[in-house]
Amino acid sequence: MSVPTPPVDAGRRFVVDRGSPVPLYFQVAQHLENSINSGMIPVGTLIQNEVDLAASMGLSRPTMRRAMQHLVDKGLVVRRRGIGTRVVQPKLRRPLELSSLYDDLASAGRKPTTEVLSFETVEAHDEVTERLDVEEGSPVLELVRLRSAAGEPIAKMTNYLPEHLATFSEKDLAERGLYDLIRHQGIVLHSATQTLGARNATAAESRMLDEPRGAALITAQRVTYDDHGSAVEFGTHIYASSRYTFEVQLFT
Amino acid sequence: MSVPTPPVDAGRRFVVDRGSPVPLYFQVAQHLENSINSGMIPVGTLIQNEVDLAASMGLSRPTMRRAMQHLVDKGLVVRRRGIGTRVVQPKLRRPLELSSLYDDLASAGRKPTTEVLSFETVEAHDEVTERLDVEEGSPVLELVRLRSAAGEPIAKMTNYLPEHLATFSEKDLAERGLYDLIRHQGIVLHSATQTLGARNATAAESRMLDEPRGAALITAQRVTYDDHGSAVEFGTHIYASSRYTFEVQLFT
DNA sequence: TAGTGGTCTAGACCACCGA
DNA sequence: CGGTGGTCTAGACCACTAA
Repeated sequence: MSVPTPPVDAGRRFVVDRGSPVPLYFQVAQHLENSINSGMIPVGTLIQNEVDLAASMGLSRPTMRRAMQHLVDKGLVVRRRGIGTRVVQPKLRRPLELSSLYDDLASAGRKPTTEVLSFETVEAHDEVTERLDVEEGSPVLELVRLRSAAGEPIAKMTNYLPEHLATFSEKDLAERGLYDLIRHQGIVLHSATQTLGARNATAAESRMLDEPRGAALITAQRVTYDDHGSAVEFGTHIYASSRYTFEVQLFT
Repeated sequence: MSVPTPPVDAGRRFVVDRGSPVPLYFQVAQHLENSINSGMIPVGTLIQNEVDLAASMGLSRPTMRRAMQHLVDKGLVVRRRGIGTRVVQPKLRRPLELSSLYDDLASAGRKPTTEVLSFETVEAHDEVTERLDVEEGSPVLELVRLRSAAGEPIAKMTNYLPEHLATFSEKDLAERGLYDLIRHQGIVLHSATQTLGARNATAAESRMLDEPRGAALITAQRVTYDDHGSAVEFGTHIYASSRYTFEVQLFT
């Protein structure tokens, strides 16, 4: 249970860099986030009130509020009128981010490998047409990959991209995540909608994913959008449920 | 593809209620959201610039900006410096909300029914202890429910709550969603972490959910937190994958 | 009553975009 | 170049909480 703790001075010796192109509120938010993650501001403590904190950093209150709101959105702190700002249990952290399976595995220290099973331009039909919002029959890049970690197969992934985004090679794809390759074209990813379900594996899928016959697979269909609202990628994937689960964070 | 469209006057004849306890920025955001959803502001159009819009409603620019940011967070519009604010394709909308299966089904017009299979106080052990952050052996309410829609079984849900939250009856539970009952105790739900996976149904589960033997089920484990950061509920659920999928929205 | 965060205002300067 | 959104300031008043 949360024990009342005296407020901590979270702004000690921190000075913003006014010459930096990084917004002040973001510099502050990042500083506080580091302080929390490193344990310098322990979980459960009250953070110094925003007015004093702003003053101690030589910032206006609105700027400090914006930094605080950033931490609230990330689930690092909760604020209550009349009470203060408290660092919350790490359990409800886990930011919701648009990351790729490749990055997830890499950051978890499990060595992801990718086998590119197919890399070709096809004509868009049916669901691909609809999801990517392209003309029927227009060329799209079809990718099929088998993603493994620590030598064990995790997922078979099928992706479709509008052809104008196909500026990378099969070799690039084997070495890096798809999102990485898309982002390096100057495209700013904005959001994605994903539908998760389950079904039984076919015989071929069982073999490919090294699962028993008829094993339960997780299915995922994802459409990713850039910051213009255009679809940049549609994928339909299957995951070996014995070796992978999805973590999702929901907010009110 | 998005066709350039002249900016629309989104604030015509709208006046905020300054006597209302509802914040002005929220009134404005809601008004704009309604205008977009009703089609009064068509998808793809540019919205009048924020300075003029603020003036036309008699508000300051920061207040208008806050309303706009609300719409950005909801994925309704995208803003670009030097360009303007554009209503995006409805595909990438679908807000991410902390809703219950009951509410989801009800709002989709499918009549949800609940059969309470178990409603009793038990001692907390193992995973329940850990997830709810309560003492080993302390009393918790254990609920087992079978949720159906349109006469077909959808999910078997097992939930655990700290006993002090058990202020409702078995009858209440059969008629309303669990979140509803929790919220009506004055508890403000804040966030939840959910882990989604899949596994094959046991014989008993197949019968209960009216699925074939060994059918693939979606599994979900969810911990819900209030705005103090305390866990209020832990649930472990199975869903008939032939009749249910999860939609998830991800942001950068 | 004193202290907290929540809301709102009226300005200012800047970076970026399209014509 | 003019127009857009992005950032920042220095105040103000309010609602809520605790003691």
